[in-house]
Amino acid sequence: MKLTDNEWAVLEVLWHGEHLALGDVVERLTPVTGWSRNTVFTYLTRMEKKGLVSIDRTHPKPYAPAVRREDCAKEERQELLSRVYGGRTGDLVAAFLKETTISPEERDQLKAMLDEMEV
Amino acid sequence: MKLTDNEWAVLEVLWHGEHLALGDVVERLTPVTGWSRNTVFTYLTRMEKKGLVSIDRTHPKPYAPAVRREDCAKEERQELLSRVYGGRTGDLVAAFLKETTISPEERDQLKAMLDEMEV
DNA sequence: AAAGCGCTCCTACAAGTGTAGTATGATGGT
DNA sequence: ACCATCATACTACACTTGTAGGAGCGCTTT
Repeated sequence: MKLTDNEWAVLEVLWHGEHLALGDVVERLTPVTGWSRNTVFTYLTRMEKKGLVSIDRTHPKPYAPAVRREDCAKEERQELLSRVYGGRTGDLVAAFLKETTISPEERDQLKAMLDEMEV
Repeated sequence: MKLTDNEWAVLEVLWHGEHLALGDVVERLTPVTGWSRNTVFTYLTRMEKKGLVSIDRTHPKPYAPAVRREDCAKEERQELLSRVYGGRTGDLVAAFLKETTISPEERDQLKAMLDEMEV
């Protein structure tokens, strides 16, 4: 299940709270996207059909995510890893490290992780 | 410039050789995609319009990539990093490391990279 | 009860993507 | 010189995505 940018934006809002009413979603989404209420609604219903959003029509606040953020994140990672790096995690991680500065604490954490992998 | 899976497949072929004739592209692409020759052609011309492919119509082997693989890879990385991890490289790298096993050599290389960042 | 407001549903439409057919021109082998 | 094949161009069509308008329904507020 591959998400578009806009679908991420919608889910990002849903992942944040419990159940939401349409108004809540609109309120949190339009500052980011500038969409009309109806556009938000269309996204929600289309995404329900795709199994990304759950709409409980008996609930006063019917809207909730139907997928977990971590699962989506994982797919995005896999996608990048296999498409661009042919599964070579080392190369990928190296590329990320090369283009960023990370804090010393993070660096130590990562080093700790690498040490733990050492078996 | 965001690429679809299919556009990646096309570029992957073009990145591999120098200039290619249509037949060459078809030959290398259909085992992967199963497309008809015309579909390949349509992709190439559409991608030319988008600036992804260069077609030199005077050349006997007119087809070449118009973007560099590393640039595309970088965009994919940025996309993932900002969309999913809000720019926190440490988290992203940690997630990748957690779900893969890498060889001891790679691990050492990564540790070396981290050490070099230590200033 | 009427007016207004938010919610839901249905509909629409343009742009982009996936996939290919047809027609026409160029080329190479015999 | 001719037929087969390749290359190019143009066209088509369904599906998805981005973006919204309008209609009807129920609740609330006066």
